[in-house]
Amino acid sequence: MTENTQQSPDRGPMDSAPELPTQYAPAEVEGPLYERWVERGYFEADAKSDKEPYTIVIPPPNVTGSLHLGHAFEHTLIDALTRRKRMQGFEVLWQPGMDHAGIATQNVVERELAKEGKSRHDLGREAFVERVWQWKAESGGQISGQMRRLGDGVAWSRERFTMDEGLSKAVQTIFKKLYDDELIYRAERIINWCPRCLTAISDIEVEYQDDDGELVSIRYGEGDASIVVATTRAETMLGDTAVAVHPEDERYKHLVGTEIELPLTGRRIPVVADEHVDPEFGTGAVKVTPAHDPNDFEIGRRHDLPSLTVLDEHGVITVHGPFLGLDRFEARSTIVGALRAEGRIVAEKRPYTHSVGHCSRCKTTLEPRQSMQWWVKVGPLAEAASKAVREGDVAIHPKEMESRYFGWVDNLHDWCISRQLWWGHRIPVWYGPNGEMVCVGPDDEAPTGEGWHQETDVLDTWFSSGLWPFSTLGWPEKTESVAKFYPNSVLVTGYDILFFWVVRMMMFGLYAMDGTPPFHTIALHGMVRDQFGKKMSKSFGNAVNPLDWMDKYGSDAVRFTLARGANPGVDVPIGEDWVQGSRNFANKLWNATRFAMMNGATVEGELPAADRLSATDRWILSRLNSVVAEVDAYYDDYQFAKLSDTLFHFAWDEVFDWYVELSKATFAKGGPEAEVSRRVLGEVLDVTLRLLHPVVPFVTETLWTTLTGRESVVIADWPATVLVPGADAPGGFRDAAAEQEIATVQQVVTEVRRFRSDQGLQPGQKVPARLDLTGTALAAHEDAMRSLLRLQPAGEGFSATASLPVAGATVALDLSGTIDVEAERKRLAKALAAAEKDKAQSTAKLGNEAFLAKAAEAAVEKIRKRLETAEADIERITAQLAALPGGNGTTA
RNA sequence: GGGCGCAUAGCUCAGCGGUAGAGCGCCGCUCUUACAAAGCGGAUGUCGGCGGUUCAAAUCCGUCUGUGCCCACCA
Repeated sequence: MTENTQQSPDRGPMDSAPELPTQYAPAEVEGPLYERWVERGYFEADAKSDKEPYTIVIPPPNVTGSLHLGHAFEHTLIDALTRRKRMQGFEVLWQPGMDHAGIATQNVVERELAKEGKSRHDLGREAFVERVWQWKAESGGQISGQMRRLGDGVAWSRERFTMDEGLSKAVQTIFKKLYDDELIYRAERIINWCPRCLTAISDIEVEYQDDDGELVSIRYGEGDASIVVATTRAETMLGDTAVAVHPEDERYKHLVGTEIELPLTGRRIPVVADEHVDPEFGTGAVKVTPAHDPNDFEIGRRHDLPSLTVLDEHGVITVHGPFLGLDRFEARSTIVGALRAEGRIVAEKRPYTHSVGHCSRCKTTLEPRQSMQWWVKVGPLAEAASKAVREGDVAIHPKEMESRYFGWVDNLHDWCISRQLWWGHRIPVWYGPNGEMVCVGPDDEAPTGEGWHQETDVLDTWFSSGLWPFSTLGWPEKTESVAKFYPNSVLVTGYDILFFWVVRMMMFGLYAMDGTPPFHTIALHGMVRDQFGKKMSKSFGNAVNPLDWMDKYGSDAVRFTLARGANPGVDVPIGEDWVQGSRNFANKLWNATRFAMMNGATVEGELPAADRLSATDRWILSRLNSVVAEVDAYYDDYQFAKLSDTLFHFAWDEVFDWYVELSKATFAKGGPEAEVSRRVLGEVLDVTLRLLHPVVPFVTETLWTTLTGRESVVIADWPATVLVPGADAPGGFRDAAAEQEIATVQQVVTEVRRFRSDQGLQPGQKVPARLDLTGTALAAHEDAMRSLLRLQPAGEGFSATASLPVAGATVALDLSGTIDVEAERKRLAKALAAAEKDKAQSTAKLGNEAFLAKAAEAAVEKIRKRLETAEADIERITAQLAALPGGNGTTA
C-alpha cells in the first residue's frame, strides 16, 4: 500500500481529467449552454414535420412584473415534459407568450403615472395605451430573460402576445361568431363595480373578506303601519323602493300591499311579499334597493319595482338633498345620524361581521351597481365543456380535481365580459345615430359617418387568453400550425386558475374548433409554499425571487428541488436548505462523472456480452432497466416527485455509492475485467444522465457531452431498455440472481462496517482479518470487499466472526484485533432479541390458517423468507456470542 | 350553510390492507487518491382520539377533534 497521504485536494490524480474541475460551478456552465441550444434551433417546432406533434402552451404570464417561484415551478414541469418528448422523437412545440392582463397591467401603469402626479385622464386614451405598450416592452424582456435562465425550451420564434395583431383578429373573429349566434348580448344588470378602477369586474375577480360592519335597525313607516328593517348599508336606503316580507309571515300579512313611509325622503314605498325573505333572519323584513343589491334587483324584477340609483360610479351619493356628494362611507354614518335624530333607530347598532366583496386587483370594497354591460351566454358553451370531461375526451389529472371543475362549469352564470378600461381589446361593436348596433368582424368595414362610434369598453382579459391554445397557432387563418399542433397535448397549470382560465379555454376551444377540445389532458399542479407550508407572499416577507437561488445554487438545483416536491395537484413547499441539497446532488453527478472519466469509462462500442459481465455489472444493468421503466411510467402519470426521487436514489445510492465503490478494485487491477466495467459504467452513466436531463438540463448537458463527445443531450434519444448481447429477454435485460447476490454483498459489507464503527475502529485503519468466502457466490467479490473494508490478512489474537447465509453456504469473516468485548456483547444481544422477535412474529403469522388461506402468495412468501432470515440470524448471532472471550453462547 | 382535502420521525412530505419510508435536521467517527457540497455508522414514530369491518388496518368504514382550501349566502 502506498503511503501517499499528503495529497493536496487541489492537485493529484484528478490532473488526469483536466476537462472537469473538482467542484461543479453552475454559474460558469449554465449561461452559454442555453444560448447555444437556441442558436442551434433545438426548441423550434416545424409544422411541416412528419413527426408526431406534442404541444404545450405556456400559461401566459402577465406582462406586469417578473416571474416568481410559482412560474419557475410550472416551467420546470412543462420543460421536463417537453424535453422528454423531444428526446422521444416527437415534434415538440412549447408555445411561449404573454398575457396583456387588462386591469392588472392598467393599474400598474396608472401607479407609475401617479408617481409623476398624473392620471390616465391627463394623457387621454390613446397616449395612455401607448404608455402601456412601452411598459410591456420593458417588462416582457425581463420575463423572457428569466425564462432563459431557467432553461425553458420554448420556440422563441413563435412568441405571442394576447394583444398581437393576429391574436386581436382571433378575438374579433370569435366575438363576431358568438354575437351572430346570439351567445353575446348586451344587458343592464347588477354587476360588481370597483369604484377605484371604475370598471365592472366578473364574479371570479371578487375576493370575499370578512369585514366588521354594523347592523342597524331602522323603523320604516309610522304606528301600526311600521316595519323594522336591519341593514349594514344604511346609505342605500335612499334608493329603497319597497320593503319585502315572507308571504307566510303572520306578523306582516296585514301590511302586504300597503305603502309605508320611507324616512328622510318623504317617499312612500310598497310592502311586498317575496319567497326570498327568510322570516327567521333579523326582523323578517328586508329593505329593497334594486339598483344596489343583486338580490334586491331580483325582487324588484319580480314585483315590477322601480330601480333608483343613488350612488355614482365613484360611490358618491347622487340624490339631491342633504346627502348629495357624500362618499358612500361618509353617507352611511351621516344617514344613521339623521335617522337617529328622527327617532328611527330602534335598537342600538351592533357589530356585525360579514363577508364583503373586494376588488382582487386593488382591494377596494366593491359596490354592486346596476349598469349596462356585455355578456356571454354560457349555457351551451358550459354544457359542452362539462360533457367533454364527463365523457372522457379530456382527462383531469389528478382525478380528484374533476369535482371542482364540474362544481364550477355546471353552475356557471353568464359571463360579464365588458370592462370600462382602456387597456385591452376594444369591443368591436359600433353604435349608430339612430340606435343601430353593428358587430364588426375582422374582414368587415367599420361603419363611418355622422353619429357612428365604437363601443368604448374593452373585453375581460380572460376572453383573449381563452383562445390561447389556437390563437397562438395563427387561427382564424387555416395555418399549418393549427393543423399540426391543435389540439394541444397537455395543459399544465395551477389548480387556482382552473375556473378563470381552463374553463374559458374549454368553452372557446370546443366552440371555435368544431367540438375539438383544446387539449386531451389537464395536469394540475399545486402552489409553491415556503418550507413550513405557508403561502408565499410579498407582504408576509417569505416570497423568494427564483433568480436569487439560481444565482447561488444554479438553475438545475432550483428545478430539481421543485420537481422533487411536485406531487400531482398538491402544494409544493420549498426551502433554501432543500435547494442546497439539490445543488449537492448536481455536484455529486459532476464528481461521479469525473471519476468515471478518470477511469476511462466509455460509451463506444457494443456492450460486452452477458458472459463477460461480472455479477456487479449485471446487477447495475438490471437495476438500470428497472429504473428506465419506472421513470417512464412516472412521466406518463405526471409523477414528477416520484421520478425525481427514483433517479436521485438510483444515481446516488446505487450507482455512485455501490457500483462505483465495488468497481474500484476492478479498475485498479486493470485487464479485461476493467475493460468490461469501463464500458458498463459508461453505459450506466450515459443512460442515467439522459434520464435526468429533462429535469436538470444544464449539468447533464455538460457531463453528457464530455462523456460521450456527442453534440447535445437535448437531441439525444430518450433511453430505451438496455439490451445486453447474448442475454436478450423480451422485457430487456434483467438479472434477479445478480441483484440478490449484490444485496448480500451489501449486507455483509454493512454488517462489517457497523461492527467496525461500534468497535471504534478508524475507517481508514487497516484491520488484520481473514475473509473466508470459499465455496460461496461471494468469492468473486473478495477483492472488492477487501478494498471496501480495508481488511488485511488475519493476524494473531482474538477473532470475532460475522457470517451470513449465502446461496446455501456460509460466509465466515474473522476480524482480528483489539475488541471491546462488552460493546460487542451488547450489540449482539440486541440483534439477537430483534431476530427472535422476528421469528416469533413470523411463526405466528405462518401458523395462522386464515392468513394462509386468504393472503396473496407473495405476501406469504415474504413472511417465510423473513422467518428463514430470522432463524439464520439467531444461529449466527448465537455463534458470535459464543466466540466472544468468556462467552458461553447464551445471552444475559 | 354546502363541498373537497389533510392530520405519519424535530421540519416538509411519500406510502393507502400484509411486520413503518425519504429529504433536510440530529448524534458519533473519518480529509480512505471522484466528491467534506463527501464517506461510514447510529438514534428518532402507541402513523390525531375513539369505535367498527378483517385472520391482518397508517392503509377500508363510522365518529370526534384540529387544520387547510373551494363555492354559496349574509337584510
